[in-house]
Amino acid sequence: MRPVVRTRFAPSPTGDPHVGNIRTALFAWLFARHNSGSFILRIEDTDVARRVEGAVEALMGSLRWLGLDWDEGPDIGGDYGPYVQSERLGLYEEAARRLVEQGDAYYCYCSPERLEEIRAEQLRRKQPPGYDRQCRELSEEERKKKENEGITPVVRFKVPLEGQTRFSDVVWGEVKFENNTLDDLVLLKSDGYPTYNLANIVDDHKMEISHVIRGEEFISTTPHHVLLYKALGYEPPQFAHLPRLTGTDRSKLSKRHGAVSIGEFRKQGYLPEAMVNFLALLGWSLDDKTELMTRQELIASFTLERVKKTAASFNPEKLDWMNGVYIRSLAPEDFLQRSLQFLERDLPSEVMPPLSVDYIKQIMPLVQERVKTLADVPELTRFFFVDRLEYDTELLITKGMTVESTRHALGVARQRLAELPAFDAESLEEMLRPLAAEMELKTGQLFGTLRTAVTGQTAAPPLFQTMAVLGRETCLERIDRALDRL
RNA sequence: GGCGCAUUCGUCUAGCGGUUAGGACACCUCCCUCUCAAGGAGGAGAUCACCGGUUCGAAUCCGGUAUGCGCUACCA
Repeated sequence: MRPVVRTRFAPSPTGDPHVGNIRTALFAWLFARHNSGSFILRIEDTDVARRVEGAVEALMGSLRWLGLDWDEGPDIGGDYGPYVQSERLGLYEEAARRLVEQGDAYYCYCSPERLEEIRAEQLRRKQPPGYDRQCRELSEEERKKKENEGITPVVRFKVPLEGQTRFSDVVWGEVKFENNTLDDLVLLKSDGYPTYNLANIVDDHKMEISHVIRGEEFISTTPHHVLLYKALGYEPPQFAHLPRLTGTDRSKLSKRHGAVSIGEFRKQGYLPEAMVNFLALLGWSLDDKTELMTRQELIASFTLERVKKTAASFNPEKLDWMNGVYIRSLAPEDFLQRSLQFLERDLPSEVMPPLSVDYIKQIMPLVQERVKTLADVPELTRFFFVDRLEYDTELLITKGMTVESTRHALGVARQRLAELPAFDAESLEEMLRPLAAEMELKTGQLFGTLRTAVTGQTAAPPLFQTMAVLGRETCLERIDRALDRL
């Protein structure tokens, strides 16, 4: 029987979740789902100073938006709760105390100032920075003395001075570290909170996490973790470190690369299913050609073995393309529903909500295949809603035309449009095409002029459909205004 | 400074001893066409960072060099 797979996403609530973290969550989720295991959400709020109000909600909101559901977590509980570290402080204290009693950890009374000094000195002398282990072998008297001075100590891990620590990483293979390069890490801070290094071990053990899937930046602290598991008598989980995310310039993904938090992508009109698909391909691939995959396909094919070590770089252009693919594949009603909030948000304030859904329903099919993001929708459909069009009059005069010929063409067209029995796309086309021929104009010339008059733009959805949706009254009125301009 | 990792078309990538080095985005051309898209068909674009070695045979294995990046907190 296959061992039970339990993965976790353990973010610290420090703000709007970064795509890199969400990518990690996605991989952990995919792995759990692929193996019919459990996906656990745990909040690592042990850094009191960096805690941000509302961050947990933002986190859960983002995960929900992407459809990454969790089986156990702070909001729904589970058999291994609580799922918030600040509610588990006793557990860490107990572990720290045990380690001290066993001789695997010790109290350290060094001030942050002293630590800063020795670090600066080490750096100056081009030596590896790290704690100098001054408190490692303190006698009972010395300890008492420090206690009496009123210093609250931290608990440090007593790392073995020699030997090697090795572990097997699903992505990185066999990893080996010399113990003498390892620092005596702080386990319990002076405020009584554990550091990540202690808390994640205690919790991953107690929550029976089978696979620790996290970012590459943790690989250098993993030997400490392995040592801690051993010292505490725990069986270490499987480790899988994910390649880091970079911009296309190979540097750390940051603001200057564009959106970095998942909330921003949402605001910019990216679809959750496109984000999931795109994020899944950051450091993982199925084969040499498959790129478009549904959530189910991703779950079915995701394995850690196909995660690569090379940093994955975030290519926004490709995301745009993929998002466009997903938008085009949406059912028309779905596209409309999703676009609504963007229309309400971005349409000029003079366009008063509530918007007429009936009207929008006619417009949406005209732009669905023309947008890359939902945020493009208001932009492309603006002319359907506003009263007054603003454009450069020159645009009315198409190639090979003059002011006179344009006036004439618009004038005749206006009259025919006014008389047209039915104002639908088909009738419009049947009337306008011959009209162009009749006036000895190329279709592009006549239609171009009409397009500008009616939309204020040279690039717009197909003319006849656009006019049909706008309606006869609006079209005639806009043509009149165009004539006024000439 | 130490430790670790990486280096394949402009970009993202597949590749895990024998391939005409495959795909995608972007780009270009043509088709479709009332504009813009979308779609279709093509095209250009990679001496696989460099230098050695192993091998009948290396993008693939080994060593070195260079470059880039990550970690090196009482942050996670």
